Amino acid sequence: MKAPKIQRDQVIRAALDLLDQEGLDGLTLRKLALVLDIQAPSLYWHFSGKQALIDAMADALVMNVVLPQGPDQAWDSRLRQIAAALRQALLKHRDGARVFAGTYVVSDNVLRINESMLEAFALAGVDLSRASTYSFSVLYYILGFVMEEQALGPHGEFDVASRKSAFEELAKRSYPRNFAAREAIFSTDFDARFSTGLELIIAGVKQQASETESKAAPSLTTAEGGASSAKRRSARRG
Amino acid sequence: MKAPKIQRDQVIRAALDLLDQEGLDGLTLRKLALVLDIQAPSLYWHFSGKQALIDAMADALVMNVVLPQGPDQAWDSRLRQIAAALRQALLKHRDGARVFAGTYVVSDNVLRINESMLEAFALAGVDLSRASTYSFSVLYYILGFVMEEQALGPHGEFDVASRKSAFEELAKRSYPRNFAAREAIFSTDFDARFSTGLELIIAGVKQQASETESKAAPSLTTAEGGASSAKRRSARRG
DNA sequence: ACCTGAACACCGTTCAAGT
DNA sequence: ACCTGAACACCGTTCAAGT
Repeated sequence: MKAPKIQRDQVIRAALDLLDQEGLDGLTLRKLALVLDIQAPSLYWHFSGKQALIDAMADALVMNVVLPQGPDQAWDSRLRQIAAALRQALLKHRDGARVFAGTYVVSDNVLRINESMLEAFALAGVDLSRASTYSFSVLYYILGFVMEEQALGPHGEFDVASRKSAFEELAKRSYPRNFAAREAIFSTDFDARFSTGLELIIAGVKQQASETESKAAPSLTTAEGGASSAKRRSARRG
Repeated sequence: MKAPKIQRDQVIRAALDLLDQEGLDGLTLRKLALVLDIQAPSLYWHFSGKQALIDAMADALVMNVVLPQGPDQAWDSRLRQIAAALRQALLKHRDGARVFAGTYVVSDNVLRINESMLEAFALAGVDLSRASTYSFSVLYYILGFVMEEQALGPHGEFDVASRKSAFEELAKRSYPRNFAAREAIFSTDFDARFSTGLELIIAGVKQQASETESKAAPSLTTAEGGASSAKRRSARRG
């Protein structure tokens, strides 16, 4: 909390560089020490162990995630912005999603992002308890999605072509819907897929909000009504 | 594919037993060999490597997941059944979700489960391409949820109490919504939380289905209309 | 405050060889 | 077809000691 964080940050930066070169499985304290021109045990002065290092890397990954600021942005566009920014941050480093998923860090940056999601849900008219489980759902979605995106990517840990042919052989035999969906399942248009899944969640929030609302004011019937009235009351509350 | 799978299955069973005792991080080929009364290198006759073993374990985990069968069950209740069965299967063994998440297995059982989800979405009136990304979303949700559930559980890898107090200290200072939501965030009523998140997804499907439908038949306006009309055409299609 | 040297107790995997 | 013995090339971590 004091001043001399300069050394510690150097270690984290070097670790993220090494991560890009070697991947998470190749990230080793000995290799990291080599890069830093020190001996491996020296790292234990900076971090209590490898997991603490990885926790710090996870926090650094999401450090620069830009969150919505203005009070006049609708809740759904806020959510889209947060999700996109988080995904991009995870994509920025090889195995980023795996690094982040392995560690349930309670860090400044994690809470900062979560706060912004809770705000968005509040604007949508979702109560706080629901909002907190919703934000977990969004997080799970993003992590799961990007983990798979990175596993299939250029540095991915497995061979897409052989995987696809194994899938097709199995699906063709016994699982007609899987077979029919094979192109969609192996689509590499990740932007489109990410958006489709995110919109599913957003649609769910709208639907839930409209249900809650119609109990309070039963005259509003459509989901559209619920969503736009939530937007209407979006003034401020911080 | 022939007959002598008896030995291979013994290895997998022993591995799952060992997993329960040692956790995924403690699961070692040497320990497994000891339990089986053989030497570690012998395992390489049965599996090409540790990852192949874990893939087989992941498949075994979901082997007995019971899927909806009757033609007269509504799509949403199907989805709830699949999700609950999958969660229970992952919970059955220590670190089950981590085992499953680490491996993007293309196995019989995975496709079987996915086929059932695709069926459910088809009954909801979702086209196949969307359905395939929706089923991934559901999978990500379940995996993320259970991973956290198990990380916080009795064998969990970290201390909940110290985590909570770290959270509270940070949240109290700068993140009012996180602080206000602290009880919900650290709630251990996992059944309720799981259901809340799943219902969010189900609500999203309803909303999306009603939107798609209102393009085709603009007279139906409410989300309820979309959902129930989807149920109406739920005859059969296999 | 920061780092080293040496060691401990492990890993997954390979491979020639046994039966 | 199934297993062993011996070895290789690593790991994370501890700890007394140095500066």
